[in-house]
Amino acid sequence: MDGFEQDTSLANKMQVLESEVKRLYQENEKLSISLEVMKKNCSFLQACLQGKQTQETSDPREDSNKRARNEVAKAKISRVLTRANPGDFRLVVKDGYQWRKYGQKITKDNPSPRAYFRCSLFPDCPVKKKVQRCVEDKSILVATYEGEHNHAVIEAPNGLTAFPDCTIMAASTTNSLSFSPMGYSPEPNTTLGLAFPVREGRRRPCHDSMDSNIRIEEYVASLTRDPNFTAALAAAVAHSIVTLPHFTRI
DNA sequence: CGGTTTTGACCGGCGC
DNA sequence: GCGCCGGTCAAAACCG
Repeated sequence: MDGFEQDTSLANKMQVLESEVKRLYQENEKLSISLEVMKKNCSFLQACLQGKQTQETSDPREDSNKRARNEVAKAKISRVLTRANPGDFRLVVKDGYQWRKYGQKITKDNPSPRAYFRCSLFPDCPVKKKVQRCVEDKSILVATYEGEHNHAVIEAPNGLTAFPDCTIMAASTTNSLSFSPMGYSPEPNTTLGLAFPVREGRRRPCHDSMDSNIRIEEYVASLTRDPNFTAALAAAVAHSIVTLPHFTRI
């Protein structure tokens, strides 16, 4: 091998290394963003499960309006955070129930519109749902549930209860919050290495085939009821991001 | 054709 | 009383 060949070989290697460094840098940048989002979500979840989290949309006017209007309804308010796909602009939070949208508003504190839903399974069902994108992270949908369904959760065709398919539900008690660590990944149905069903299009029933995903969600839902879960989750998330290069992408 | 979504209008509570 | 704001209504449009 003469000097020229060595030079070109080195140059090629340098090019490969350069592109690899560039790729790693970009990857690191994405992961840093993911880490920040996950950190925020973890601390949020931790605070919620410790009972320290109060209503985050702390517009005093809104709160006082709600108080004045419906004390009873406020006693049964729960919130769900769901990560939506970046290209999906619909305000749809799949939770196993069928909802009919009856209004949409732009609110003062958030440029994203807020959608209002009622349960469409039973006309007399008092439960209402508000869905709005998070101010800080528009990929996160914040669903606020008011009241409780006066009917059973719909049943999946395979006999399993249709648990919410995109969220990890905490107990739906007063001001409780739920959390969905839906990391967006290039594979549309892959989240944190688990396959969650993603349904597209309008008016498709929320209780179609859920198979093994329901068991996964049951398991994860049981974890969220564990008081020690949040600390373990935070540690696991940090560990996964550091050790698994394709853990989650933004 | 029936159920759902869209969207402008309307209502009621609150602060000034 | 007035204006602001969130929530709801309802007619038209849309869709399977």
